[in-house]
Amino acid sequence: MNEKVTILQVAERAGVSQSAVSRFFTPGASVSKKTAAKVQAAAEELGYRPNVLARAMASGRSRIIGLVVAYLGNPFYPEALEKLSNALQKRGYHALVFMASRTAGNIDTVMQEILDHQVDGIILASVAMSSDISSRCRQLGVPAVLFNRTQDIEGLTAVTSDNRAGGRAVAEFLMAGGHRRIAHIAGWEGASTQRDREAAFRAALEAAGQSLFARACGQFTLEGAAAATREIFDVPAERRPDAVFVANDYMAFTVIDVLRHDLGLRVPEDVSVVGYDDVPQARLRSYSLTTVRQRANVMVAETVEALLEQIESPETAQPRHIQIKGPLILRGSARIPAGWPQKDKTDVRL
Amino acid sequence: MNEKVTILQVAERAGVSQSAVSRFFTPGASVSKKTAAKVQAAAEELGYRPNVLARAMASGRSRIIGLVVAYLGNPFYPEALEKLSNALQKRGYHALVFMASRTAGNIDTVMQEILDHQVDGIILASVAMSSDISSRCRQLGVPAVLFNRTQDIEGLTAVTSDNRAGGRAVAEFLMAGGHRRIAHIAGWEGASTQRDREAAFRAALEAAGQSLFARACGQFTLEGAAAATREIFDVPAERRPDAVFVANDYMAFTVIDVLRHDLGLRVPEDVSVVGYDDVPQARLRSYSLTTVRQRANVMVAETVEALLEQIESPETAQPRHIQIKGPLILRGSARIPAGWPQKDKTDVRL
DNA sequence: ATGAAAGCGCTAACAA
DNA sequence: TTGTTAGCGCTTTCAT
Repeated sequence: MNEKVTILQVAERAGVSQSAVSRFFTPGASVSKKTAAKVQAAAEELGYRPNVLARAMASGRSRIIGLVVAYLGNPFYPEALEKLSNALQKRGYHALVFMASRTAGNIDTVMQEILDHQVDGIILASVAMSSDISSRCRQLGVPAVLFNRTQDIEGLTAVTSDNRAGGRAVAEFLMAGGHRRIAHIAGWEGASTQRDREAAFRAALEAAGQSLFARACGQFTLEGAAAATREIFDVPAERRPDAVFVANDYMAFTVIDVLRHDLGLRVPEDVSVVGYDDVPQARLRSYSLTTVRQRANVMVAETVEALLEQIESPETAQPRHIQIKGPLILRGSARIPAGWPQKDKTDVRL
Repeated sequence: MNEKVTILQVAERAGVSQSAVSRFFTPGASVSKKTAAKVQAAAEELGYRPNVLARAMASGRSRIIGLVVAYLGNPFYPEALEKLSNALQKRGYHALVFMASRTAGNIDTVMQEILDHQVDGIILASVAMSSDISSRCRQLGVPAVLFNRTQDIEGLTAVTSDNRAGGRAVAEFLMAGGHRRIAHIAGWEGASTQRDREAAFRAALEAAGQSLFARACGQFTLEGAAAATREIFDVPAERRPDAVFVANDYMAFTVIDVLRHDLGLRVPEDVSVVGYDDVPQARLRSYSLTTVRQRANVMVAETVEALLEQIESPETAQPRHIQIKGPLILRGSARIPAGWPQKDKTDVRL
């Protein structure tokens, strides 16, 4: 039971060279059956395991991906994080997590730390990146991809849902339901997802001769959402919206609560509420939230795909913006227009 | 803008030795002001940053903590993960995340991978560990601490809430509220948290001359919780419980939904429901869940403290089981006994 | 306080 | 297919 077994000890015991052992542990190597057997035996007897760090140093590839996440309060992100981590593990990579929350210094500091770790790639979940850090990545040859954010920076791949299509779909659905006083509770102005959803939402409204009836900003927080709801809805009935599109599900739950419990309004009879994300909790019967699904599985798969492509064949990989379309999931929080296509059968009740 | 600047180039440019540069970048080092200035200038001009990997190799300390998490669906874990990661970052460490979900192979495989990464320590969140892997950690000198799980393995520090006190408090609260048919919806039988909560809960019931009126297992999943609820409550009124203690909040939400929407029961008028964890969503007005708070902040702080103590002073550190007491948070899902101490003032409404 | 030199454990030419 | 030989970029004695 040695404390640490090195490749050298295995080589010695197996009666072969150090390189032979190294080759044995390298997937696409060339070792004779005989050598392989000897090495395997020796390694097992000694309980040898290759040192990942040393391997990374020597090869220049750490098989570690820096994963920056801003905030795990919104249930969409834990879900994404779990899937992301799983997908990476399946490809032989691991996620080194960096929280970019306000407490942990700004994003540039965090990025510097990540780069110090010699990661093979970076995934930025819901985080925007400065253009000089971006160029620092390029010059160091570290690929980065944005998850659920876009940015007009040269050479950055981004994966999002089709936010414009989503925003438009919500507008059309709400208008088809006969709503004529449609409001929007936005998230944080700086978020590209937010911007795109709202832009398309308003455009669709205007294309139909309507316009946004009211608007407030919820900051993607529960407190913010509650305040925004009161701001918009705590007014005389004749100035009250009959529908609201909330920038994400996380806020939408609180919006519904305030509507029902503080303002005494019925959802969807008095107000239709539509969210965005389709987080697992949207199915909860007390909310039964109508929402646009962000297909986390697909988004994650594309993110990992794009990143590994850049890592493994940097020449051919092209930066692009991948947009994943997702359906509007009809549940009980918004009035369903007569004759509207039926609800998704896969949406099991609990 | 070189692709990679090494310590050697800095040394050369500064006109000092490699070691001088190394010392400059080592917190508690001894460098003269003059040398420091030269090194700093050279480093800045070259855009030099120490290579964390190389440093880890040479020093034998990676400043990386392996963090194993099983499942991020239950909102308690994202919260804990965020805080854990932040706390580590603050101390100069980072979390390398390993998902131990069913898809990712068993825990032993995962542990082996972690160990391969030369981590300085390991945190197992909600995961049990085999005793031979545990001993492998010891022999490699890698400290590990269990978060929200205990295990009777020599030398393992564990941090949990005071599950026994919590279980007892719920029983006493429910009995004081006049409930005489108290049920329990358990999680997964293998979880130590579950076991402790239930044991103390039953003991308190029995100490007062009652006994568990009904019991079912929800497996810590939403589907399981729904099924368990129907099993216990979808019976003639005279055999129906008047209160239920659910093993965690995550399941409790679904329990309430099934009670209300499928079985037409009122909460808390017909059935009182109490959860465990006090996840952020417990405040949501549609549930307003009475629950035992697990003080994630404190648990995290203790976990990190215990782990770093083991890392930084292995001699003096003693394995122990740290139990964090948490209050019962009174909200609306359970009948409050007359004269019961007032509700926590810090529990702001949304 | 500083520099020289010996590794840390492994990979990757290169030669055989 | 195998072994030899340089490193990878840094820390850390040990002299000076």
